[in-house]
Amino acid sequence: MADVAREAGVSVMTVSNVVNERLPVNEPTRARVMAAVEALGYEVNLTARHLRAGRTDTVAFIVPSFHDYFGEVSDKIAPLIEAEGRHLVLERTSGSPEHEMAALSVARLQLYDGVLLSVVGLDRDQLDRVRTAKPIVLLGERDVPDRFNHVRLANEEGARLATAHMIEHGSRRIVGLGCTFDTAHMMTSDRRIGWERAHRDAGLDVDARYVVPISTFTSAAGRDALLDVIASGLPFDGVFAVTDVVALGAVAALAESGLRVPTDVQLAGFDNLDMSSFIPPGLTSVDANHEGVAETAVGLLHRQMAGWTGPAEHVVAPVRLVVRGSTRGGA
Amino acid sequence: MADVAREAGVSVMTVSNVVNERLPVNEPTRARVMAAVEALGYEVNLTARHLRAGRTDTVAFIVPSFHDYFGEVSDKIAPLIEAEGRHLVLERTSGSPEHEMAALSVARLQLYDGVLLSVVGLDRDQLDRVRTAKPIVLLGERDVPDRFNHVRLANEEGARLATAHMIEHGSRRIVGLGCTFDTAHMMTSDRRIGWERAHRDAGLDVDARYVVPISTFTSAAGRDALLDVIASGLPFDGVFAVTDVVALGAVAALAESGLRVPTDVQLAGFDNLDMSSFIPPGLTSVDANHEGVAETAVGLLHRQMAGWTGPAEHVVAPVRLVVRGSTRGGA
DNA sequence: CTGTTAGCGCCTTCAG
DNA sequence: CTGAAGGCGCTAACAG
Repeated sequence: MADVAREAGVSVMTVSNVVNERLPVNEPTRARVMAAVEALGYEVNLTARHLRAGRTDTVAFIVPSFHDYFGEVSDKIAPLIEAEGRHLVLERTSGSPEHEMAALSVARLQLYDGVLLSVVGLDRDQLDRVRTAKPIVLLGERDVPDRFNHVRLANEEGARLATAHMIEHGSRRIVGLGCTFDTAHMMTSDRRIGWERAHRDAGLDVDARYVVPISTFTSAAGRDALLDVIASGLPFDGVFAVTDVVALGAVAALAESGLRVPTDVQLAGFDNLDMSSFIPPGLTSVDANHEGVAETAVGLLHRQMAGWTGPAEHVVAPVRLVVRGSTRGGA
Repeated sequence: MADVAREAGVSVMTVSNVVNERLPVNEPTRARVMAAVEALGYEVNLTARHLRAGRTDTVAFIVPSFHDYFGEVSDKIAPLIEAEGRHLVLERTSGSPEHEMAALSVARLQLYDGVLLSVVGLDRDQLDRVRTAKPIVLLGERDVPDRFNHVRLANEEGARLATAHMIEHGSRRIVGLGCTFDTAHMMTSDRRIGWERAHRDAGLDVDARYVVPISTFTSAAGRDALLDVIASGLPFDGVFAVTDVVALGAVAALAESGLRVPTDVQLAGFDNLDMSSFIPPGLTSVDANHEGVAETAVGLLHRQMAGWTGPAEHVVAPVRLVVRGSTRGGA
């Protein structure tokens, strides 16, 4: 900018005023400055501006991975952030507590005006150690301290809906694929509770053998786990998969084993990903309402960035069951 | 940092030296500084450091959307960047030329030590207007100026492989779903050429009616377009879909219409997404080798960031056909 | 080993 | 309308 000022024979402040159209500048001066800007290919240094301003006009969405669910949610969040004139950037934690903690360090938070964090690895105690006034909204199914804004899904209710729907349509032995009880993953625990409650509500026994653990939340792990169940001879006539990605693995396992969906086995998932309506015969799934979650979370973040200092909110986003051909109530 | 210095009764330089473990500091002094750091909860201001250092230790991967293909590639790129001690952030352009151009502005580039950009909207002339010494690697199927490092896929060859494979196994009328000839999307044009070449190589006519346009590269658009073909009565016994996401739409359309895969219609896609192996009966797909593309692109970027000034490279990443149950050569 | 000086590039404030 | 001064927070270079 100093170079431009010299080239145009004015002070840096005049250059700044021209470039940012802040204060009015005489036309001839303005023209000289613009000419110098063009000649030198000058553009503002954002790092310097950020330092000076104490703001970056940037919001970070910090996710475990860029895949599937988070990719879909990110695409909903981006326009909402941009509508307020800020940029959105994504960062990745691999779901590890260390990475998540690092992302919440004072140092990293300073790079952003606000942060949306999908918590997967951190527990309540670790989160309680985070001290910062930076606007933050936590997403995800972990338990979090009261002072953080938090948006989560109605996991238990969703799992209950899906399971009850299959029971209603005749299933009596429903595998809870990946619905393990696990303090590290409240998501699976909550969904398991919903699976259980649907059984109890219907007066059915809860048989722990039908809760099948999976090694990771991938289609491959879902497929392998269900193939093991089939090989074991445990009879079943329904599968509630903890996510749609896992359900896709179940689809593969059932097809390979010659089991028909929904005739022999009903199947339901959770997340209602874009792909789920296209997988024949259409995957019945709990809709996590990405759009609504994105709006709620961004709304809370904007409120904080605008200076709101009231108590944090803890929103449980409602879910609904989308019935498709993989269950017998479907089309 | 000044606060810490005052609290500890030392100069800011000493604080800096302690915090960054740069120069050795006497143990008692060090302890006093650390105590002050803890007491005040001090952490370095990265924006200031970046300004001072002229580096940000951050690389941006700028993508059209966070979905599907780009999400999968991003997850491959992240560890490679982190292995060199830098952070990766993702930004989104929606595929619009304006956003892509803005991302390449001098101002935005200054925020990063290097940039990987998936070009979708910009043409060669627009890219030629970008003047910067910042390390950049372009990804994607557009034509780009020679001076940029560029990694693209062997689109034509991949499409040819997939189409030839279906011809070899008996298909004679293969729909090129989304393989329109379109200057705005070199990807589809190149894949169409491959589709054509497979026909010619086999001595078959190229019938333009079998090139079916789609409105967007989504499953919904793929499904709708193929349903229209079916409704039109145009006979076909194979589908080459321009991407796996589109192929998934074709899967749905075929299933709804009672057409069996691969008995009545063979089907192949492009990208070999994670989901593709799980969609019954397994989607035959051209493997875009995400991992290899990620390694190549990041390798070129690292070379530039390390100061290499030799001529830019234009890499065409090889592809291979992964045969699964949706074609008759499959398992 | 520790402190002082200076400047990265910008913009708010105040003076002319 | 234009310019000069000062500081955002940090660290390289040099001095003590």
